[in-house]
Amino acid sequence: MFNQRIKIRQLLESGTEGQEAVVMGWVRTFRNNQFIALNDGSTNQNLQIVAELGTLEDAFLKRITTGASLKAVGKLIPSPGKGQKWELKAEKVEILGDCDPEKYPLQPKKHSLEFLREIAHLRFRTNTFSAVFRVRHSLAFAIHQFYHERGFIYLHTPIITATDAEGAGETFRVTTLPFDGTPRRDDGSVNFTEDFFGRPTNLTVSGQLEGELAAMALSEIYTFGPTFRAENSNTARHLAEFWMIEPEMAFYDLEDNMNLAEEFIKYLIRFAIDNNREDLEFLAARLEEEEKQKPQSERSEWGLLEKLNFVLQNQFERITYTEAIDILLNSPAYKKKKFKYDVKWGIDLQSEHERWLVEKYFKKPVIVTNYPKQIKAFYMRQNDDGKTVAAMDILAPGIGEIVGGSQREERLEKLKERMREMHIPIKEMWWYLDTRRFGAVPHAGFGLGFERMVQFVTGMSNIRDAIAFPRTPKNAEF
RNA sequence: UCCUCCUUAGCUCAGUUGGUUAGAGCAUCUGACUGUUAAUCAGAGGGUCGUUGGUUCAAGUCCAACAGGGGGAGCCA
Repeated sequence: MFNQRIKIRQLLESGTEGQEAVVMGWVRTFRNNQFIALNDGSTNQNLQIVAELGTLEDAFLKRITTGASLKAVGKLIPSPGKGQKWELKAEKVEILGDCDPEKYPLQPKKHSLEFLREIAHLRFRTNTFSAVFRVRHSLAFAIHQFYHERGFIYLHTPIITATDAEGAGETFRVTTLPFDGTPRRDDGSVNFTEDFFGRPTNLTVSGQLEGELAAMALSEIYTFGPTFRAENSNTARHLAEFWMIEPEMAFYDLEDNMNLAEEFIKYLIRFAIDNNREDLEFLAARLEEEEKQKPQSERSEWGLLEKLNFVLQNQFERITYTEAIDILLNSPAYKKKKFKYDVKWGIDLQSEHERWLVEKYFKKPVIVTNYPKQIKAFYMRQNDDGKTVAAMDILAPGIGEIVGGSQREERLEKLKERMREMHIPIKEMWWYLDTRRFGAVPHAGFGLGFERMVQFVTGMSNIRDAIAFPRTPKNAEF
C-alpha cells in the first residue's frame, strides 16, 4: 500500500502537534543540509522537512536536490524558524526519483514566462503555474456547478463536423486520404466520397448550431469542450485549440441572455475567490511585481483581487453599439485623433476602441448590444430597425472580448433571407432550419472563451500561460 | 499575415565611437559553516556571441537574408 500519505495542504490545514505523517512530493530547495522545502501540488505552500544534522549520510544528502521526488516520514511539530507554522521532523527520508541538478532546468529563482513556455512539461512545478492550474480546475468545476444548479443539461457536441457554414473562421481539415495519390475526380478536384466520412470534414469551430438543436427540446443546455481555429493568429489572446463554454437557452431573449452571462461570470469569480484564495493572493503578488517593471503610465490601477472584487460588486455597463459609437465620436481620444482606425456607424469596433471604452471610459466590463447586421453572423436575430441584430459582446478590461452571443433568428423566412445574402448553403443546413420549421421558439445563447476567463481571474497576460499545452501557429510541442 | 523590438554561459542580463584574453548575479561543482527561508562565505568550471552570407586590416558590435521569441495589429472566444 503506497497511499498512506497525507497531502501537504491537509496536513498544514488540520494537522496536530506530534501527528505522525507520511508525505511525498518534489524538492523545491534544500537549505543548510537539513531543511527540505517539499511541494506536492496540493497547495502553493511548501512543507519544511527537517532532517537533523548527522542523521543522514553525506552521500544520501547529495541526492536531495531541487526537483528530486521523495517520501518523508516524521512527526509534525511547530516550527521554531520563521516563515512557516509547522514543519515535519523527519524520521525517515526516502528518495523516490533522483534529479540531476546539472541537467534540471528549474532553479529556485524567478524564471521568465517565455522560458517556462519552452519547458511546458516542467512548468507545473513552479509556484505560478501550479497556482494557475489549480484555479483553472476550480473554474472548470464551477462551470458545471453553475449550470447544474440551474437545470441546464451538459451536452457533448461533435468535435468532427461537416459544417463549414458557421462563419467562425478557418478550419482544420480532418481526413484519412493519403497525401500522395489523393483520389481525384475527372475535373481534378479531390474526390471526398473516398474519404473516411465520404465528404469533407473539419474540426469544430463552435458547438452552437448543434447546441440549438438540443435546446429546442431540453430547453437549456450548455457545452464545454475544445474548439479549433486554423487562423494564423499570433497574439496573447488567441489559440488554435481552446476551450469554450456555449450555453443555449429556449425562451430567452437578448436581455435574459445578458443577465445569464453576467451572473455566470460573477459566479466563476466568486467561486475562485472562495476556493483559491491562497493561489489568487500569490498570483496577485506576482502580478504586482511584474507591474513594477512597467512604466507608470502602463500600470493597471488595481491589484488582481481588487479588480475581481470590483467586477463582483458592480453591474456590467450595458450600451448599444450605436451608443458606443456616439461615445467614441465624442471622446477626447477621437477628437485628438489618437485612434489609428476611424470611427463611424457600421464599422466593427477595433481593439483600441474597445479598450478605450472598457479601460478608460467605463473602467469595468461592458456589454455592447445590437450591432449592425453586416458585421455579425447569419443566425443572429434581426431587429425591427432593419439595420441591427440582437447581438451582445462582453468586453473585459485587459482581455477584450470574453463573451460573444446573441438572440437567435427563429423566424424561418427571415433566417433564409439572411443566409442567401451571406451565401450560406441553405440546402446543407436543412437540419438546422428544421428547428425553425417545427415548433420554433425564441432562444438565445453565447460563447465564453475559457482560457480568456482563466486569464482574467489569474491575471496571466498571455493566453498561452492559461492552458497546459498551448497550440499556436508553428507550435505543437508536448 | 503586417508593424516593431529582441536573440551573448544552464537562467536573467551588461558589453562604450568596430580594436588585443567577452563580463556580472543566480544556478552547477569543491570546501567551510550549520535553525535555514531564492541560506551564507571562499574558490573553480562553464561561451562556435541564433544561423548563413557580406562590408572591413579587424565584427558580439555595421549590413542583408533566414530561424526563433516578445510587444502591438488583423481574424475572434
